[in-house]
Amino acid sequence: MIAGVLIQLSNRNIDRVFDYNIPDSLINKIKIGMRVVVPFARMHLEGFVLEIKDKSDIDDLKSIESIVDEDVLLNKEQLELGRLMQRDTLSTLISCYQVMLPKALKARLGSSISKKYDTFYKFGDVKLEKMNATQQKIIDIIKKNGEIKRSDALDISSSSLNTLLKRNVIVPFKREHYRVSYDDKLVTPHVLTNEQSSVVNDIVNCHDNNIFLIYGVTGSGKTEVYMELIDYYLKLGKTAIVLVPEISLTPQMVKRFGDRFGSRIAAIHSALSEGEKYDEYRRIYRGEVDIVIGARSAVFVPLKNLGIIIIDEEHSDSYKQDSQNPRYDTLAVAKHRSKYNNCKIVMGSATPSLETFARAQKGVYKLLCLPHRINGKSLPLVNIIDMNEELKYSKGHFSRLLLDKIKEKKELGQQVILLLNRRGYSSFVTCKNCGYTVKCPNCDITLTYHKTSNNLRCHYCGYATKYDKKCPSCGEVSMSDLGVGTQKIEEELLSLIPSIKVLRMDFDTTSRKGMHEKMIKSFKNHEYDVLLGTQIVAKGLDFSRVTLVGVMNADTSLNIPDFRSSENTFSLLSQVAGRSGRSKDAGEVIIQTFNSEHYAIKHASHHDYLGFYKEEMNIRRSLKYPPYYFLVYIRLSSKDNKLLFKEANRIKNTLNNRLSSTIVLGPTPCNIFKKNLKYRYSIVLKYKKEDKLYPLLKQIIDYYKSNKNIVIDLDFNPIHFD
DNA sequence: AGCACGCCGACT
DNA sequence: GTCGGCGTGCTC
Repeated sequence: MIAGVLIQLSNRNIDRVFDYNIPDSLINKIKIGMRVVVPFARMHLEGFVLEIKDKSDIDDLKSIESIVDEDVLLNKEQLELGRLMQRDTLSTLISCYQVMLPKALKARLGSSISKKYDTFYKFGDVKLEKMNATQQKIIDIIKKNGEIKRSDALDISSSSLNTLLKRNVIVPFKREHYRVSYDDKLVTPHVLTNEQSSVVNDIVNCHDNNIFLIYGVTGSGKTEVYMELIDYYLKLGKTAIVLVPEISLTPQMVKRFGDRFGSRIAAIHSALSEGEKYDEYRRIYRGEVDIVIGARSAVFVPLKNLGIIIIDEEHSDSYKQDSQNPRYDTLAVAKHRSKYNNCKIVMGSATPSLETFARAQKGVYKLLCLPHRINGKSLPLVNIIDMNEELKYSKGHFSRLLLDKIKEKKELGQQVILLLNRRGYSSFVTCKNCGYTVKCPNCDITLTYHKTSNNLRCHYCGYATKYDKKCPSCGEVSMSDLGVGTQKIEEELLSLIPSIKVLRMDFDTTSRKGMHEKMIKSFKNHEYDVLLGTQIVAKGLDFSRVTLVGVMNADTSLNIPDFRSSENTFSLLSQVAGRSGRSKDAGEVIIQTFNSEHYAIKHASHHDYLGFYKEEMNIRRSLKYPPYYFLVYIRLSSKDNKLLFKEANRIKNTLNNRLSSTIVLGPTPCNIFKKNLKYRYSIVLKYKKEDKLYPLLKQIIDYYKSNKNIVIDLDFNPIHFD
């Protein structure tokens, strides 16, 4: 017999099946989806068995050396899913399979992460008539539970145990010990509101669509709806995946599901060690859990008989893998799994992405709404502060109103969240006097400052203009790059209100394991008056004493050179505003901005998603952006700048000549023009329908695949353009 | 990824 | 005359 093996090397030249003889000793053991070790060139490499057949076109085959795991690692659904991902992303097939597995299972030779075992005892062949009291105690426990754990029997004298062992009354066995544990003391679920239960009913009773969007305001109780839905599908004997953005996958979030479903859940998140992830993965793989909670990659877990996939905070950009191949979209993967399992996909958000909401409006997805907060309170009142005006009164970062309100809340014994919007990089220039930012006349996105050439460039279309310190709008010589850290804000606040207790939370202070958790706890305990942080404070946190949210600078995210900057700003402001007034006291929000008339800020201040959606859709239509057009980001890199520029233009010409309805932009030097000693150019494609596109791109990749001087990276439906 | 094969410059 | 540079190509 012969096995077709896919080698674990992500190289386009060897991303195909290689045939190997199956030695007699393995003939009954080898199955499709297993990991094996094979000789390849002069190496010993791991690979996946993708085919088992009786003949091969190749004459002198080498033989499989060994099996890595006792069982199949990729099941039939995953094997199929990998091929679909390869088709969607044009990545290597092996990278599509590797992304499905935890790191511990991706090692090149064997897995060094060991399993841990507990020792147990069960009845042996012999029954003993006479026993002492201690022995009887052991026997009784085994009678009751079928087994006894060695560590639970520590108070039992080992001589009694040894006697029973020696006479074969009991026999030892080992069982794996998992490093993560769940408590099975379950909490009674909340009674759903009418709104919530009608959403649940609409979903479970819908038979003409499998994909749903729950558009629900912050605090409308989406998580309860998810849990009720999961409960429903679990009772039908099915399983569930809950996807959340990595940033909101906190222990509290996991606890909420654990309180309701106990050890039926497994959670995979970045706070776990590789060993813990490996343990969680094995529990899933063995069918010991019914619910998996995790970030993006949890969409691949080998749960059988899927009933529902939940995608919480659907708008989050963390659902797109864009730093590494395969550059997949979680929703696209979920759709494949939905087809395979005939299961539901439920997305939820207070600020759905335009792509998703547009599809829901068209009826491609079924739209369901949760327009009210479960505490019955209305959404917080939002004040916009025009910082241009405010600069007349203070040179600092705090407006008079914000400062007064912070003092007031402190005196009332209530708490404040301050968001310092520091999204992205600060390589754009703004006028310190009037807030003006230079935009590209062709693309309506902020120009990026390039230090080397001292000019401002659009990295979509290549437009460039000289960097001038004189502001074109107000005439002041005050154009410069902006950048303030949380530390500076903290110092400023302490100098203004010396008695205030500020908890600073950003990537520097939360990077240590468990720190994030500890900080949330101490803020909840009211050890601090103010929680000051970056994006991290905007997501999902639920503090009942918070009645004021202040946004220090709403503009930063507005000025990122990205066509989604308005959408991201609207979403961030809406999410952070939702942190205010979640309990008995009404909340309020203060947004400080240099762009007080900007539609993203105005609509966010009125909690008007639909208003924002309509206005933004018009812009997207006129500028040919998603959801009206699809985008492809092609990044080309090389150590040889001249060669790269030549080849990039060749590719552009090929695309232009061979495609009829696709807009080809570029090649443009990338934002990070030189990275890892390699020069980078990008080409952006915009298209609505173009059947020839995938085959042509595949042809281009194939043409360059053995050229070590030019690297091509493709990103379909890109989020970041760098 | 690794390793061999292959065709052009400075040395025992 | 050879040793070795790394460009190109192959690995079942």
